[in-house]
Amino acid sequence: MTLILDPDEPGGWREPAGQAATDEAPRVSEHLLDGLNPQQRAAVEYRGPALLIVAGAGSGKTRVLTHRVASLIETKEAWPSQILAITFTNKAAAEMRERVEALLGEASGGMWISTFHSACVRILRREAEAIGLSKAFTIYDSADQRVILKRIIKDTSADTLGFTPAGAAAKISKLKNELADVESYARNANLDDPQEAMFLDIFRQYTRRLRDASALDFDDLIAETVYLFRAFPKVAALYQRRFRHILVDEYQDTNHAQYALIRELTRPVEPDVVAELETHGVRMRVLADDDGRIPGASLTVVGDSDQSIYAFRGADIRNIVEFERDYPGAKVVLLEQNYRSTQNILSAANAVIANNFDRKDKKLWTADGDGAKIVGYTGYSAHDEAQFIADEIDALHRSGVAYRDIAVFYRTNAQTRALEEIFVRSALPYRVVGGTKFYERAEIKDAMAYLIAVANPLDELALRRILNTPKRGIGPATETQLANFADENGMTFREAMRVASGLGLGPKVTAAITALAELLDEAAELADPAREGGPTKVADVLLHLMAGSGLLDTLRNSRDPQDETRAENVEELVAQTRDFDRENPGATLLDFLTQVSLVAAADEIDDESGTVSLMTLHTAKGLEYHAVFLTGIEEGLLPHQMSATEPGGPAEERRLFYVGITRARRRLYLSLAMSRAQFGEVSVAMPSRYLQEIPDELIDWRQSPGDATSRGGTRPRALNARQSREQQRRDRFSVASATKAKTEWTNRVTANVRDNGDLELEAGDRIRHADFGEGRVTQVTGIGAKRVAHVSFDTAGQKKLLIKIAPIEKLATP
DNA sequence: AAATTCCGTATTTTT
DNA sequence: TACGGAATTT
Repeated sequence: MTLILDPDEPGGWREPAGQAATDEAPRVSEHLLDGLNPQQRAAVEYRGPALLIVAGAGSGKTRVLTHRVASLIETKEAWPSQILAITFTNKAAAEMRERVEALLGEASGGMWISTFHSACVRILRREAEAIGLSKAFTIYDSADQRVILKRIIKDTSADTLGFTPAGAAAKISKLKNELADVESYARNANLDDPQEAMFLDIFRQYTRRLRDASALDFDDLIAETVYLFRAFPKVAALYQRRFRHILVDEYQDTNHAQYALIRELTRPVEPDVVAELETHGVRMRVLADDDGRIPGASLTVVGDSDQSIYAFRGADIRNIVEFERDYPGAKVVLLEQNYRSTQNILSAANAVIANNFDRKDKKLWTADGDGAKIVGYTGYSAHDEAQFIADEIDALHRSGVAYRDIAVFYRTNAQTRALEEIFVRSALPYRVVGGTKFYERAEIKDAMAYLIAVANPLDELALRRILNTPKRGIGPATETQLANFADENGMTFREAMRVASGLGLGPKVTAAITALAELLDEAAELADPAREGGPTKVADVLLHLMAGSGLLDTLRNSRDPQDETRAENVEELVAQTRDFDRENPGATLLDFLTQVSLVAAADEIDDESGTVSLMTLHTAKGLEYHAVFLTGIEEGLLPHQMSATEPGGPAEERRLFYVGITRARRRLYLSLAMSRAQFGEVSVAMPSRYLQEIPDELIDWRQSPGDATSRGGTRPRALNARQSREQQRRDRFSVASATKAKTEWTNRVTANVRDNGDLELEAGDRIRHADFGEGRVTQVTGIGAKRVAHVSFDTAGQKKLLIKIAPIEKLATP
């Protein structure tokens, strides 16, 4: 086996100064401890093999982590290259690097700060050959996974046994997160059960197809790295030697595979391995103790079991609960003081989470005061709820809160629809974070498949995707013939394409296949990292492919009006590759593909943007905003219907609610709707059980669930029972206004967008709005399709309306 | 092989 | 509703 010397250390080993110089822990300088509370200080200063920081929401853990890393470097206990910090998103990683560098006042190159997945890709690309994998392996996302599973299920008629691509994918993912592979599953499976036998077949075929394509799915990235380390102790030793300080954030959301990876990385290097690597020219002994062994790296984990929300993807809360058992002698530091939210918000959070049994009691507190009350609102429909949110955001904005300091959270992505409709009408600048992502659009996947096919010629999935995109007259029959030919002759699909002329296909089809194969070969030459003068820029490779394939032109010249947008999207992709080339000089096509595969939803957030952020509660983890709107707090949505049957489901949903609440710094809004359109039809929604868990006096109900239902009589008993006398009086009093509100607000907002064309409006004009009644235009801003009328309505107050689509008509000119 | 139409089913959360 | 897949036509 050939050992690769760590390329990050071109100068060979550097003596870690200070470490051996004295027995005492070096003093951490005052500027790194300034302004920290005693617990935070302890977490920064502690030195030992293992440290668990139990960090409540908003307790300054990022600060503690960055100061801890900076202190290790400043005291020369560690070189930057000896530090590995695992964060939850790439954005958090970038932020951490920046903050460490700001503290040290110097660049800290060589530090690995990244997500689990990015770190594993980096290791796997470097060591790919050891496990018989191409360096250029493709990373398959869940959509790719689905395509493959769909084919397998179809081929094997597994659907007759009730298998679906989604179901099989979930099961495979679960197994991989437990570090099970086909062999170990086969050993434990009961093959007399046709279900299990069939699943084993699916699992085996799936594994083979990925291997044949030199592709890994998300779960493989972690699992394969663990296998690599276990199978090749000498390879593992290179990383065990290198990383002396490992820090893991959001430890409560690690799954078993990630846990195992950390265990492997913190293992000591045994004397025989030390000795052998030394003979290979790797400097190991400098780090070895008297017995000739390199002690395990020091491990710091940060987490909060109350914020564990990823059990569905294998996160195991035991990793944090049993940390002290796994790492004997571990020091535990508790951070409970909150520096983010008002006491009212924290009291609500504490009250909610206290209902989860089986947890260590922990109470967040702040020295900052109560702050404003939480605002509650019950809408009649999702649109009504959205309108309330839009109005409140507008009010907040007027009072000086920047749009980027405001976020709207929801449980499911489907909830964005109503919010977006209203936000567009209200001319609120917003951005949906995550959700249907840019890279998931068909035309972008097509263009990306060209790049993937160039980077990894073994990837049959990518090849098949572009084989007839754009249309070249290569249908399924031809595709099957090619695949069979490749199979029979022991060649890859790509090689079969190159020799297509020998297949006896029609001249037109043959020419199309050969042309595509040549185009890909040309592009591969351009993108070759070993190319004289360096590889061609990613943008130029993509442009070459687009020009050669005609993909972009086909979209541009299409009669289908939607293709215009698709062409623009592809052009946007080209622009993104240009940005990538500019920001990452010398980076390869593979680097680009990796980066695209591993972007997390939260990575897309632009702190400088002037927009309100919309995202799921899961995406919101780790973020904070001045004002937070938690929407759809209804039974069936939060807790979600699907969670009811899962063991531990309702408790996890409660934690999700808790995470949402604790994102808010100063203002928190809880809203729900009494009816929600589910799949076509409208159904009645009930307030979430979690709402009752918040003490009445913390919430100022603008329209309580009682108000909203008093007419229909479907008022939930549970909420009713807990209402204060004052609340009840208010309810009785507000029947009239609720009735009025109903006529005023009933969901008359139509789903189809109207077009007012070139309706001309100017200040002073009188208009009539379908929902808001009559009003006077006070101002017109914006241009073209984005012209906005500021209207002072006679009864509904101030609104901003997008002139092009608002349901308005012009009355008389004064 | 491509375009069109119709029907059935699906919706939790994500790297 | 909206999307994907199958059947049907061009």
